[in-house]
Amino acid sequence: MGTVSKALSLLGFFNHQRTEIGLSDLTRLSGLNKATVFRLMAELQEGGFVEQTGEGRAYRLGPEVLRLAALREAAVPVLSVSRAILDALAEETGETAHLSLLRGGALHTLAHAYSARHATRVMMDDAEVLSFHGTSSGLAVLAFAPEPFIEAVLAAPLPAHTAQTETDPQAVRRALAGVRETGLACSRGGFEAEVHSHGIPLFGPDRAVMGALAVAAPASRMTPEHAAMIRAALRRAGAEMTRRIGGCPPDHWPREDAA
Amino acid sequence: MGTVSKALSLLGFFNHQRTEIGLSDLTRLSGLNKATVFRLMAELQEGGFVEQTGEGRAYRLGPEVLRLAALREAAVPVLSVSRAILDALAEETGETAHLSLLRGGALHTLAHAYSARHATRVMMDDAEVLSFHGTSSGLAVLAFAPEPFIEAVLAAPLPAHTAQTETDPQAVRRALAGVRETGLACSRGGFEAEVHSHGIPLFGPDRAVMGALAVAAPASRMTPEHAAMIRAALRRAGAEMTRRIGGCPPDHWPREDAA
DNA sequence: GTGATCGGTTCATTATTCGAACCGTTGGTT
DNA sequence: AACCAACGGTTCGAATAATGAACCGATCAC
Repeated sequence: MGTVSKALSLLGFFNHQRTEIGLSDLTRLSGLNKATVFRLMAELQEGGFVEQTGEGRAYRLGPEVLRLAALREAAVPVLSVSRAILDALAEETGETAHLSLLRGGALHTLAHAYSARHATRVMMDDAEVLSFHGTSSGLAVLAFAPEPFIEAVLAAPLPAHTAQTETDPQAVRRALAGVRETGLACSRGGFEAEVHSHGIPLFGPDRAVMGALAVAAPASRMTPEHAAMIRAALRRAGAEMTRRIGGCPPDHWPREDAA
Repeated sequence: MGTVSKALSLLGFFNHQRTEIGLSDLTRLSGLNKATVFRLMAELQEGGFVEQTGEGRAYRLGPEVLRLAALREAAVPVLSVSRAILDALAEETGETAHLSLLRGGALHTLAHAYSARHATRVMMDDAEVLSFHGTSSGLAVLAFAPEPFIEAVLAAPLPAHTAQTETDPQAVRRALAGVRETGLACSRGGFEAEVHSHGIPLFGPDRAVMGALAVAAPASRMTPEHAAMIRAALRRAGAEMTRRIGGCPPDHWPREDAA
């Protein structure tokens, strides 16, 4: 592993639960030597990728990442495009809509939108990592991922996030086959209890799956009619989103029964 | 310069004019060896910080920066906080409002908001670099920056962006003294002709200046009454913004003539 | 066909990074 | 007040990883 990769991997330890990390913690988390971590962080700090908080000397992400994100958006406007689509999707379904993208073998949520229609709603955080077997987004992505990737995901132990989580690899495989047929994934309480979510995969210009759009609703609200409405809205939104990012579905995409 | 800094500096060559850069261009821009650039980019690519476009093999910024930006926002919500304030400021003044932050000795615009009131408006891009002597944001920041920093900025040649740009260091110093007294900076066509902008500095928790909020309007619309209204709105928005990011103005801040 | 340029690769040389041990400080315990 | 552990940060010889000139094959203009 090169020096640069080590430095970048340090940035990976930041998440919503851990927005600030001290030198010693970072050393333990990374398994690297303390002096190494210190030097790497010093360089990242110089570049503005991290900064140290006033009181404690803990590190947190720096302002430079905002600049880069703005430029990434200028080059590939996935986020700004998704914002409008997510808002419309949340409005139309009356539920929480969210976008997640595949990054380095993991699925990260990147944006979400709430509907004001109901007092109860599913709450979301950005930059969370989603489970492949326990969420509709995960199943949607996995169903259209390359076989070796599916293999790798299902070979690892599948944690049970709730009592409803399907943890049998064979059962997950059967579910994936269904997703491939319909183009839609569904999860009942597989990640959070009482949350029923529908997901649809998004495809890039190379026709490879790059993420998913999903609608999450309280299970109590999920009637067959509501689910049908959500699925129809999701199909439309997914097609729109894939189109807007210059993407293209694969050959075996079930276009015949689209909305 | 360490390896990590070199890698990070490569990311610095991306901007709005150049969202995609080929290997050879990057080699020329950086002055590094082609093999070195290739290796560094490969590591950045592995980390998801850059990716290669389908057709040409040029590099562009990758999705990982979006994830980091979302986390930075979770830790220090400057952008999301600013969004609401910028929108209100644009609405209230009927002009274009924008936020810029100090990063590595340069002032970068990071967010902006337009008003729908007028057909003519000043257009903005995010992630642009602002001139210190030619913009109201720059003057606002510089006025409250440490003396050595002012020294350094004024020691370098001051480019004339327009015929109206003040390029005499002594004249700029006099302007800064005025800004310190009023807490507000003003620029008439100093960066773009026919643009009249007002800026107010923002302060961090350490009481140091960290950026500026500004309102830019076509010079043709700038009557004394309009300017007074903008200044009042800007003072309110600036105080709110500094407060919301946990900041605090310095001792010599002119609080007496607020609003 | 020729030559220029592109992205990418090789490999011996060398400069940079690594890591155990070591500071000075801080904050909690006795 | 003495102690101790943990913190952020520093040092320096040993070891590893970065470097860059030369080299590919592909593409393209002429």
